[in-house]
Amino acid sequence: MREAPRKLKMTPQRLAILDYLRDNVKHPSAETIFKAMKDKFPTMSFATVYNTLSTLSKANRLRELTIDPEKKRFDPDLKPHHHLICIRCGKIVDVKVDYGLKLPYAVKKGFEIIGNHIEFYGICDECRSLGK
Amino acid sequence: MREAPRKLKMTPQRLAILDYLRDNVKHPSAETIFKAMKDKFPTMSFATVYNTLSTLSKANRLRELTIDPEKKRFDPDLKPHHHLICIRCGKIVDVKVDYGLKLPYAVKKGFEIIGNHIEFYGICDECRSLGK
DNA sequence: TTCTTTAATAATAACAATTCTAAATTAGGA
DNA sequence: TCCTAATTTAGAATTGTTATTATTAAAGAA
Repeated sequence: MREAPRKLKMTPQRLAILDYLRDNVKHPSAETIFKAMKDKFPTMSFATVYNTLSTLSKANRLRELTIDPEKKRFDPDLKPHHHLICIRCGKIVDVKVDYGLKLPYAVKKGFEIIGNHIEFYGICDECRSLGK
Repeated sequence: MREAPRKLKMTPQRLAILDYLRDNVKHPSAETIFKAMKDKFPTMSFATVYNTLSTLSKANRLRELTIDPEKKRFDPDLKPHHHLICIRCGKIVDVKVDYGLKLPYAVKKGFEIIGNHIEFYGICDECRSLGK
């Protein structure tokens, strides 16, 4: 209803970002993506990365995660799933379980429910062994 | 393990913020809290609000929510619960249901799990009637 | 292939949320 | 009451993100 996912103009920059994201399970931030692009596209600007990510998100080609308090993370996996995040280092792991969550009527009344996302939080191996 | 919740020095500013937060179910942002303080404490600085919120959070007197992509939200309710957020206006509603979520061993292996939080998202009454 | 149009890029400025710094003040214990 | 470490304040600094604008280039038309 908001906007029809019109066909995207395919530029080398977009292809590179799409390619970088394909099968990427690291949930990178915009900065991580920007740095990864630096090799092949030394001239690519930060604005392009943000523009592209925003465009791809609106076109439903990726999902923005609000799980990291510091910054947005980007996930190319469109199948509904959840995440486990290390509160120390920010590492994010996929949780591909369908919990079939239902909201009590009293809560959802008035709302048009669109989806849900579970954030599990914990401390990963490395962070524990590296002493905190 | 991180830090013992040592006793807090009680200042008028902290008491005011604690008082404002008590039984507050609006999940206010730092700015909202700052504005609310302006009446009684015209001299209170933004830094104090942030300092106080950070201190209270570390002392387990409130919880920081990472549910709003724009900014942090603060919740004085320490009992584990979840949230439903309107993706249009940012309104947040409590979801006090215990879903008893379990992680498959393959996922949680290596992690020390601390907790979880479910974010339901949707569009609220007002936002729908106000045409999107 | 070349032209045309419209959208995307790059560079930079602008912003918003948050954190940091340093000096002045104050709560709470001795 | 005095002392000291912690807190407040004001403002500067940082970080992540968005906006602006001139330039460039993709994709369809001719």
